[in-house]
Amino acid sequence: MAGEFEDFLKALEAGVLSPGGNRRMEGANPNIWRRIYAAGDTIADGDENKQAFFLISSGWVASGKMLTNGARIVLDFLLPGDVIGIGATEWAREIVTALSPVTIMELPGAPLETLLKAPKPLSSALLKSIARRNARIAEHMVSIGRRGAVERTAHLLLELAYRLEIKPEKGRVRFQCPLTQADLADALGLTAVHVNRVLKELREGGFASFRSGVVEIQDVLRLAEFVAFDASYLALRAAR
Amino acid sequence: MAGEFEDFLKALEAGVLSPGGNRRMEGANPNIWRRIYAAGDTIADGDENKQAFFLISSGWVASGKMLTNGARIVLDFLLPGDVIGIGATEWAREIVTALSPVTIMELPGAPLETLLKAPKPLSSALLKSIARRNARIAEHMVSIGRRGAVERTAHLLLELAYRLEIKPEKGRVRFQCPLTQADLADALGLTAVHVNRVLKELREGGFASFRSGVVEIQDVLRLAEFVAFDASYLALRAAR
DNA sequence: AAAGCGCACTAACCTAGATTAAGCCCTTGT
DNA sequence: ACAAGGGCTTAATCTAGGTTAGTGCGCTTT
Repeated sequence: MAGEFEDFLKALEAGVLSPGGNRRMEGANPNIWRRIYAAGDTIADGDENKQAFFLISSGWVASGKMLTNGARIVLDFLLPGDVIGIGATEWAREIVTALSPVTIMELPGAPLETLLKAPKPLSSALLKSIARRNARIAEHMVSIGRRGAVERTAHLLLELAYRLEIKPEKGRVRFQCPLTQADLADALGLTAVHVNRVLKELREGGFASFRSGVVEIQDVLRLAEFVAFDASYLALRAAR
Repeated sequence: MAGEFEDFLKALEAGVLSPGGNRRMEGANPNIWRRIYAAGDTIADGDENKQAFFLISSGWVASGKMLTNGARIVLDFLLPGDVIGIGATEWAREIVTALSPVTIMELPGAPLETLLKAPKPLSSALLKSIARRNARIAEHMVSIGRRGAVERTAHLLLELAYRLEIKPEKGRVRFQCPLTQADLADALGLTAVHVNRVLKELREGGFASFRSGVVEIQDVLRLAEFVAFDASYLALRAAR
């Protein structure tokens, strides 16, 4: 993610694009602006006319949809370095919310236009990020559609660990995670109650624990094998 | 879709891009080539190095993923005028298969490159198509994650009817549909057996029938209301 | 014409996960 | 200091959908 993020910064600094609006300035380059949100804030909802590309620079974000009956489903979690923009707020009526304190870099304007007008390195980076998001969502669909609750939950924890690039210490991985069990439920297509049960199972089976905001996976490889987790959908392959 | 398709054709005819490879030629313009597949053929699988944008010009196509245990899930159905390319075969390891006899227009090469090099009207059309596909997939996730089997199934039938632009005759809609119950199951995250049960229910409830390749919805509006179907995710909004 | 196969259909039974309904611990606000 | 609310936890019960195990029909193939 880190390298990725740097690419975006360079693309922005070099770029024609200067994000406008009333934002807080940060850093040396006057073209780099950030927007800051608190946990729970809505960053974008489908109705709004505020179209933009969002580049997450710190914090956790969820993109999802609300149903008429009050239920919610989370399509994807966005971590630092990730981008959201095409087909998110506009057509899909997605709702983007901050799960923790978040800073976001915003490229205002219709994403389509941005993409077409942007200098090549930027649009290329944006497209790659979109493609990666698509891959995550495809895998997410597999989870919800065809995996059991335990497998599904473990899969998500593994995905997060990989995306955060946590390096295992003798097989063990630990990271902060601001998600509530309700968030997990909405992402996994389960009930919060059942998520709790599953978490208990994973804990008692010695696979992974999630307590007071910290995820701990005892043995990444064992768990990965157990739930048939294949991280290749997360990585950019060299040849592209 | 029809208008959409014309846009693509115009973009192609005007364009720098001339699809290469050993394809059958059709039509007056020597730059327009088509590839033809029979029902059941694999159009693209993740492993292949044959990257391309695919524009469906006739027939039904499914894009999905195969699991190691042999299960399959269908991410999205592609109908004439639809495009597939970004994040599909490359990262997501999706598998694209023909559900009926299909003709496809192919823009070979890495989709990212294509998009960035293509003349503006073409890349714009491609991006819109991608955004629309994303919106469909988001809605699909809602179905699988939070809707009951009947609601989910009816929702899919309605989506197909809308996308095919079938005009209702006094509320009733009829169209040919090459899907098997197993295809439906893989798209809905259900079992073929259960799909059968659901179809029976819809039939006996007087909502919709699907028999020998023909879908018939008795009263589109009633069914749409019944399952809270909101077609807006399928349409391009004017302001974009 | 028989065999084989893919697809639709059904019934009997079973389990994963939903629902309901508590109780508990913290944090936040008054 | 108390109340209120959000989040976690658990147990008891219920049900939607999965599993298994068929049947029958209409094709291709030989």
